Amino acid sequence: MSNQMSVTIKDVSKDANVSIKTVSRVINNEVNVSEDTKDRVLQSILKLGFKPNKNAQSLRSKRSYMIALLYDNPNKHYLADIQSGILQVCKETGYNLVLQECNYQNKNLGTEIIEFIRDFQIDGLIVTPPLSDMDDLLASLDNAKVHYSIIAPSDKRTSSSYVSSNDYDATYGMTNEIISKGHANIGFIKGHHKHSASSLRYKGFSDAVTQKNIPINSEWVKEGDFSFDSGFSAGLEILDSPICPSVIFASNDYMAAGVMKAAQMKGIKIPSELCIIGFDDSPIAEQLWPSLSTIRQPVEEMACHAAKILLGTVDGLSEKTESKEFKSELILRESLVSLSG
Amino acid sequence: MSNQMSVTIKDVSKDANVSIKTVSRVINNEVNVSEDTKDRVLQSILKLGFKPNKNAQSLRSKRSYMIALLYDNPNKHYLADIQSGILQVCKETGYNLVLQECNYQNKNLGTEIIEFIRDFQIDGLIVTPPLSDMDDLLASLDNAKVHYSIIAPSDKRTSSSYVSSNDYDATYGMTNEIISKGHANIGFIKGHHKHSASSLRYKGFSDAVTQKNIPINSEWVKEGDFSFDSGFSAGLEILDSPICPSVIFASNDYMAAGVMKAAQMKGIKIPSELCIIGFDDSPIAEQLWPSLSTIRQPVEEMACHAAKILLGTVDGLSEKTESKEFKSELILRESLVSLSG
DNA sequence: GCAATTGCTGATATCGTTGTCAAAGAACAT
DNA sequence: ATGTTCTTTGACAACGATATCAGCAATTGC
Repeated sequence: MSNQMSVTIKDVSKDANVSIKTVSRVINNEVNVSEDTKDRVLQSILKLGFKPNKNAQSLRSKRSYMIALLYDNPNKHYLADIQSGILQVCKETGYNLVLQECNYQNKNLGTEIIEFIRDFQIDGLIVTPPLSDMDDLLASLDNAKVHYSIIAPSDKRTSSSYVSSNDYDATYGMTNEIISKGHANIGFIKGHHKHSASSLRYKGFSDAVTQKNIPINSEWVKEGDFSFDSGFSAGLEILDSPICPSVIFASNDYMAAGVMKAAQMKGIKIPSELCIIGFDDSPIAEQLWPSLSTIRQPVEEMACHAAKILLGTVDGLSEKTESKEFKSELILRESLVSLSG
Repeated sequence: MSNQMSVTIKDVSKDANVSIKTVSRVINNEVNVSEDTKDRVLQSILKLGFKPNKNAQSLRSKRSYMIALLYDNPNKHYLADIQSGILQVCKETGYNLVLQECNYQNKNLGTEIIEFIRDFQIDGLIVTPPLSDMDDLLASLDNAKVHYSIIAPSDKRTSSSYVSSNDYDATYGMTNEIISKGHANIGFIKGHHKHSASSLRYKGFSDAVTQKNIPINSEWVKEGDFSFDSGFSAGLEILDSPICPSVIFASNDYMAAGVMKAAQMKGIKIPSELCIIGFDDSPIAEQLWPSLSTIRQPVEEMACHAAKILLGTVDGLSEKTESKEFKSELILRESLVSLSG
């Protein structure tokens, strides 16, 4: 039953016949309020449709009830998944999410972010790759005593609040799967070197083949930047080699899609002549023909968890959520088959 | 030179030897401040690194310097483009963007949004499809005197602040392009009926063929919901017809990709046996093989413009930006060729 | 029985801005 | 010289919450 003019704490205090401070106590779940008065106040709040004014709260308590998401040019599906994961938690907790697009090459990034936080009294940050790999940025944040939680940190030991995925295990497992299908000529396309995930993914691959005594042909190993185009050109280069691999494993699905297009343009049949593996389980993996074998990380769930960790440290109340490593899942589809002949 | 503790308007007033009100006048660019004192105040502001506290400003002036983006389950690339368009303008103007995920089937949507606005003192909204097609929602917003600007409204006459695209002209033009390549058997996959763009796109198509006296075969016209899966099943159905069309025109790229996969699974050669057309110029259009002919709307630019319109009405100062219709562009790629034979 | 502690409550200051209104002085008209 | 208007300025209240601290009972300890 809210009216034209907004209801303030004063109106509630009058209605419940208590002081405004007591109403404030009830709102903030403080101790030392008798059950009796608490009930009375809650009734009045309900009756008048009172909602505390966020700006007044923020001004006085120095908290904005807003958290920010820091990102730099990510895969758009990834970004969208991250966002919805965070928004779920925000909805539950009454926080709000603001977006902050960054440029990792910006020399003043740390300073600008801290300014932004001060400016809007942002309560905490969620940092995504590749920003999560920038040690100096994280150091600035620590220094300014900013609360943050990291998605996919480069070094788990140094950071207390993070969610990560097992990139190494994932490519290691997928590589074994490939080998078990009889393949020994395997190409690999690395991701952007600024992402710590890139080296982890490559290491999982190279360790797996090395352990099976399969040599790595350096002509079949290229570095991309996670974009379709980079996968496409890397694919063309590899397929121009005198001998072609029977599998190309790309560090994400977009690059894998690039390889697929390169192969199709060259008239190479997939999967009979060339198998292709991706990473991320982006929608495109299922939409290509043949569909991509890939690795799925629970991105939305990870973001959800990251938000919970953050709000646990920001909002003293909630029970603390711990840092966590999430497990990936191998998704086997049409683009990977046993080696024939 | 900002310090640990934040600098307030009071510090500035002391430093410049004026009253706090005068500092406030300078901050807000009010008239009737002598050049002399204005300079002095600006100097002090610079010297002390003063930044007005947004929460205090919001509390007193009832403005939050935040705008919200309303959306419901859109294409993720579309959403990402919209966001970056808006963020550009936000960065320039010092506003911030908060996200509000909605569900168009929610009966209380209007009430909840208005509550959200009151709660956070949101200064304005940007409304995207299919929410922009909900007349009752827009009516509630009008009623509550909320500032908003619409992207792709269903009815341009009723809404004063909008950006739109020429969906009708776009499919009309593309259909003529198809016909000019000798095709007369054309299938069409409509979009979700809740989006006003769906009927506009279909009308552009049907008017174009009708004007050339080409009959529409109803077996070749299906309704999808803009998803890959819906395109895939619609494609399968159409391609199961006794006679197949030589072109299928889908109302977006995801559905077109679905058709392509359906055709490829059936061993139908693209584009020699079947041409496929999409809409939106999503990244996938270029990544498929053969690449999709499609229609590009300047989404990011449109969002940018929508934000400018909104902030023009919210922030009395800026020169007013007018509603505008943006033109689409036909993108011709490998998936459309002249009819052979 | 009296002091000390604990539980509950409210008066009032406070956060950092903008809004109201009045005053002082300059400029102009009579 | 006097009244009127305009420009520029500042003192102080107000926005709507939380923080501080003090007061009053009720309970506890000895």
